[in-house]
Amino acid sequence: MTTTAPGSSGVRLAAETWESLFRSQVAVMRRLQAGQAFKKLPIKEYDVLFTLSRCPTGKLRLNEINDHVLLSQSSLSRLVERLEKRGLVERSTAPDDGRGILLGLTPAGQELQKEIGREHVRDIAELVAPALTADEQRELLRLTQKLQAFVASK
Amino acid sequence: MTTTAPGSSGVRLAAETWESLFRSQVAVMRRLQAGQAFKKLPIKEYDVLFTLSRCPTGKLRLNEINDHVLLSQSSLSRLVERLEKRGLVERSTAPDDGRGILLGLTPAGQELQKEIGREHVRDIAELVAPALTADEQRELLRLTQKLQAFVASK
DNA sequence: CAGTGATACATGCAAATGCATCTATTTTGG
DNA sequence: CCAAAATAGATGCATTTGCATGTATCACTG
Repeated sequence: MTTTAPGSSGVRLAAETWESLFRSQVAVMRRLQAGQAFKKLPIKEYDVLFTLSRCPTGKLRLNEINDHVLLSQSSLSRLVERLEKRGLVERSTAPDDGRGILLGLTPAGQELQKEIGREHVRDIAELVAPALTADEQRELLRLTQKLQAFVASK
Repeated sequence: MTTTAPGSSGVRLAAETWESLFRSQVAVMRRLQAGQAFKKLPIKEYDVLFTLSRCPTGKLRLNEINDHVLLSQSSLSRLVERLEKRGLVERSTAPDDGRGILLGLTPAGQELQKEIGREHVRDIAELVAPALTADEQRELLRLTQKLQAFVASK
């Protein structure tokens, strides 16, 4: 068994852990956002293109995307509206649910996603790879996946 | 030495690690934001009160706070304006730098921070503590601190 | 299968945010 | 010591965001 410091019952550790996870995310995100890549498209909009590009079928429901992103439903609706106006995504009605909207990348959207993605991945690698060993990165990956899985299942 | 998978030279691992860190942060933040505690004060505004409460001197410069938070300088300036209007913080001119502003909590601000903080810490513990063992939390804490330190030093 | 509630997304509107710029102060270099 | 550049923070203004609500479709229940 793992003992905790007397009187804190693990609450303090959890709080410190979250605080550190959050601040590290802020620090990294700040740098990434400043990258040249996001002069072309805000990072939140890029994230939607990226999410679509990762999806096997190439199309996702708006509410599925919403789970991935820290935006209200209405903000995502408008963000997608902007992407559509720029010709980067296409809405289509979901075949099995008349209420739903399926979102997919246009060829221009795919192109822009790849273009920004290349730069973005370089920036990430420059920031993360020298900070942690490969083993540490794998462990961080595992722990954050585990945390995410627990939160999603709750 | 730790070898990387052929052809990916660590770039892929770094990207996956960041992606997972980011998504886990989104998932946890989404839950925390929805907590009862943040009906009283938006989480971003609470974060400023919290940051001030942690500071030994009790006062911080606006630009120091800005480093901690994912907001532009002007947005922070206005956020602080709102906190001031609600009587939660006080601006004072920095003694050693006529351009600077020192920000401190008022008694009401301290009170509200503690009140929200208690609830918030409970929510964090409910979300994080059951997801990871204490050892895993300590390791996640260590890795995110290391990442943050590297980014800050760059 | 009608009626009630839930879900998916859109929209009006007020508030928050960021960019560009402004003022004031400090720092630097000659 | 002075002029030029840098830094801290505030502010005008356009864009983005979220809350509340609206509309349409789906699911459940008796």
